[in-house]
Amino acid sequence: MQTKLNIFNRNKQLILYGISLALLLFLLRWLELKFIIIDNAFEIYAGAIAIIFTALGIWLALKLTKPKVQTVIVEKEIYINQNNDFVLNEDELSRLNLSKRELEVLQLMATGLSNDEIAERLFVSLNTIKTHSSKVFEKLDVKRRTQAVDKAKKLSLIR
Amino acid sequence: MQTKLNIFNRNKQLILYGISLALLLFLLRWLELKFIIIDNAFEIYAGAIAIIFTALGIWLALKLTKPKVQTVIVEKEIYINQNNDFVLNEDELSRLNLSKRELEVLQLMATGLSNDEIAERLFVSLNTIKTHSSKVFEKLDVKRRTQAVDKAKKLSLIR
DNA sequence: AGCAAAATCACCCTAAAGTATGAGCCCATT
DNA sequence: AATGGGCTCATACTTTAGGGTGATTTTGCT
Repeated sequence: MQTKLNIFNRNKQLILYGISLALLLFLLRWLELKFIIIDNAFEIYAGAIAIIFTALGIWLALKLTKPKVQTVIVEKEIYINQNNDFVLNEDELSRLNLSKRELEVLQLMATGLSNDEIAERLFVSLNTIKTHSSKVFEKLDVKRRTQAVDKAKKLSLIR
Repeated sequence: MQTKLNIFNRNKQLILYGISLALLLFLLRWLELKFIIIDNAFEIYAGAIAIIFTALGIWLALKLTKPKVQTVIVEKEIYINQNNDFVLNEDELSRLNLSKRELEVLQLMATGLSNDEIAERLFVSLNTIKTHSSKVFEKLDVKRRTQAVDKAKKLSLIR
């Protein structure tokens, strides 16, 4: 039904371009007939045509080029019933590139331990835990431990 | 140091375009001189030039313009464990004597919000939230917000 | 109306958390 | 032998959390 119209619309620029080309040629011919145009001014003609149609080409290209597609990934939360059976989301884990130690710290964080307590528990210094937790926050793209815990639980990184 | 080279590189296409235009004109002139080209074949010239330079224009535009970007949003599914069958432990709640507001603060805490953010969310001052959270910690018998969240979840005070 | 609990807020102070940066050590891979 | 990642630790600094205290205002209840 609308096929013809579509074809016209799609090739609108192309058709207009053809028409303009024809018109321009007629115009030139008419000018040639009406006024005295010196023969050796041919280069001027050619140059003018070249410039005009270069511009046309540029315009055409800009109009007709399809934009490149840039994919933006948006996280969509899907809720699942999963009560007792905790399964570690290994895909997510490897995607986030969390190290063993970082995950360990995250787990202890989730139980409500302070950095000091975690440090004691793991027999390392407080500064070490701070470094780990900072990296965890970075990787999880969060700002606080509470956020980290919340997100990690939602992602099934910890139970 | 590399400024000159840069200028050349940047305008490479432009320069090449100019050169090609000049060459083409020379070529046409040469053809005109060498062979018998009928006068009224002017339109053919013009057409040829038009086509060639349209192509050149298109090519130029494609080369020089930054690619248009079109953002396409792709949803990525993230699986979240959630107990649909969450039942608030009212016994525990009344036993602990948590007020409405305190529970509210606790819930927001669990989502990883800072006191400041909670204050904004509830349209009250930071100090108020501090007071509330302190009372929550007291009543839950914990020392930190992370502990409070953990305990509250275990007690089914929050989901 | 009067009372108690709840909610609000302030100020001051300390503790803990978090950021930034740099560095050393160990281990596996190239 | 070199490279890189993971783990460790330090120092210095900023921000946020939390404790203590007191005060005012709302609100629900008798």
